[in-house]
Amino acid sequence: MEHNLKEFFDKALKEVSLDCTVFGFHEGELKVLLLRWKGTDGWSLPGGHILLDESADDAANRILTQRTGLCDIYLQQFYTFGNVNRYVYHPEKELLEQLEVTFGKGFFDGIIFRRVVSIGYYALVEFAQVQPTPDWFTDECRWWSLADVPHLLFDHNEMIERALKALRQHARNHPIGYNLLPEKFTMPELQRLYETILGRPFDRRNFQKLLMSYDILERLDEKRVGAANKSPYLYRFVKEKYDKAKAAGVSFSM
Amino acid sequence: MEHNLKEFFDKALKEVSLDCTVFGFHEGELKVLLLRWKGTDGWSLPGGHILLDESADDAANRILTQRTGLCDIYLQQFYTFGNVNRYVYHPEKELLEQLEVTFGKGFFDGIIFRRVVSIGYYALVEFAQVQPTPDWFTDECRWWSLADVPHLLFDHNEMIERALKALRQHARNHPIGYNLLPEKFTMPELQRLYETILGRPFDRRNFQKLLMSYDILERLDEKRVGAANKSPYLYRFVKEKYDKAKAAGVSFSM
DNA sequence: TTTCAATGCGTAAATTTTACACAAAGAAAA
DNA sequence: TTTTCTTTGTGTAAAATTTACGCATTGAAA
Repeated sequence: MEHNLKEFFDKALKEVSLDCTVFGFHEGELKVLLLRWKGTDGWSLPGGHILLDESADDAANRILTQRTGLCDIYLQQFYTFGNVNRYVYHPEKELLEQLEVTFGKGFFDGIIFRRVVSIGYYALVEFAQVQPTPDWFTDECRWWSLADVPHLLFDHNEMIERALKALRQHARNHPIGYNLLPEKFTMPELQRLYETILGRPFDRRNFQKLLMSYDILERLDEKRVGAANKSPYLYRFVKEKYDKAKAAGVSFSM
Repeated sequence: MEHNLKEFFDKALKEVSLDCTVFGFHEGELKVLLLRWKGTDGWSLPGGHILLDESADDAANRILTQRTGLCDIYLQQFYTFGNVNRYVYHPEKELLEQLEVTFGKGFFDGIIFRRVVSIGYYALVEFAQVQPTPDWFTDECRWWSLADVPHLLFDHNEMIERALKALRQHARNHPIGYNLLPEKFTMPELQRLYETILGRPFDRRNFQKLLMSYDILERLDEKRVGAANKSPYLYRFVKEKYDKAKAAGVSFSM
């Protein structure tokens, strides 16, 4: 195993890594995908290194395909973390000891815990489509509600904070939802997504008016049935119009 | 010289570099600082490598202090360029030959023309305060009007494009001018800065109303004299209020 | 059959943004 | 000295956008 790792590193950039904040939306909450390091209770973001013949964007896609089972993931680079001690930092001494028990003392000093600059990406995925899959360092990969995210390894809490900020900034100037919602959804569901990301409530009549004014949604002749209330219409994004609006930019003026 | 370079590289990250688009404002135009490589007519952005005990931000500051003579420069990281061939690419074969004549054949293969990821920063500086200073690779450092920027080495034209986009985005959501204008300036001068950055004209009455509504400007009892017209008032930014507005964000709604 | 929570739909008020004109200053030209 | 020319300082009305808000209907659950 360690041998494989060394082989991999010979084909990869050593001083640069990347980490991804994968956002999903489920039951009215934003979730992020986290990995638990083998034999420890230390969690971190999915990430990895860039191969020598691979662009940073390709590497992020490759890594997330392995973690989620999806391909062509919506990815956005948002910040590069270049502090000196960002990778050396770890909150609890005991955790380092746990890691040393699992991976061997000194193992990380040469390979993981060196000075590394990390490129931060965030990804938007359809929650239900993801198959969370641990990597070689970890034995658990699962969703966490943004509100419940524990103290993470390295500077990964800061990464999530910045990723969320970048996502919010994006949501204020572009349509959002195509990558986070299933194909068909109701207007209240879309509204709840916006409310969750931007962190405040909207008037549902004004919300509907604004979203429809973007001319990116198509109302279907179907309704969502089963709930104890009036059945809401289903909508779907018209991809071409959505892409055009995203490229041109819209201002979410609420 | 080559010896010094190797010594430097032993104390620096080799697979990561950074490049800075330094914006200045002069005679109603945006300018960028460019360097001409020794013995060639190839131009590039100022940049360099990060020392092992130095953060990326510190490195950008150190490098720009050397190029401009300024300290505490306003710097904003905007994108990290991670394509495979970004550093190998060069537009003209003859230029590579020129470089090989000056620096020796094969010299760059091992040190400069390797796979490098580059962190992009833009800087905003007061044009008149800058002392353009070449570095070891270059024998000329000077301002270029944005419109006249030639075909640059590597992917540096793309970097300037992205930097400008990032600056525009910033200008739409934050006050701007403190770092680009001299201490005292007239309202028309400030307006011309906004028009130059955002690339379109504004009504001067509405512009003044909007900028004054930010409550970041103080009108002085002085006027700019000498021009063949009515003497305009001088203004200056009230630093504390400017900083507060920048942190909170304002929307430039014109 | 009744209840209850959520949906669908439209208008009026408030706020923000845009459009626009004329008198005064000051150097340059006559 | 006078005239010319360019640029500045200032306010209001119209248009557009954003916000606030109520009632009838649906459909499962009580």
